[in-house]
Amino acid sequence: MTKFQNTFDRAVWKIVSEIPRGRVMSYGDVARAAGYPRHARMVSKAISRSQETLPWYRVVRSDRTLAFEYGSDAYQKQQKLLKNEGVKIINKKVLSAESEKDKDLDEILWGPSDI
DNA sequence: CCCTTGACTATCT
DNA sequence: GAGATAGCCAAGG
Repeated sequence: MTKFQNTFDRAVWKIVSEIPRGRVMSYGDVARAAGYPRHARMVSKAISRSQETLPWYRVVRSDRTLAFEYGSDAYQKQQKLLKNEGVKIINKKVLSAESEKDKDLDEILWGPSDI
């Protein structure tokens, strides 16, 4: 382990562990919050080196899609964990509290827009 | 050193 | 809005 990884990992884990239930952050957001702008790709590595107790599944892409290949085991695992805390994924995108309002209206008018 | 590899992103078609 | 493109940056070969 390099010294960079040790300090970087700790900074990243701290931020990720503080993401509240039912909310998500992008890799870039975490990188910035940890004090390492432009290190989004390294955040993914730091997370992969983390312990299972870390809520790694609350970190998604900046476009709110999951980072794993659609339909893969890892993808479905993350989707399930998020669903367990009430985070819905519609049309491959996690719903934010904001878009949730829009969705409710659309759903009343047009029904679920899944798939 | 030089090159490739990512659980990434912003920007342009 | 989906695909392509060009940056990004530490690690490892």
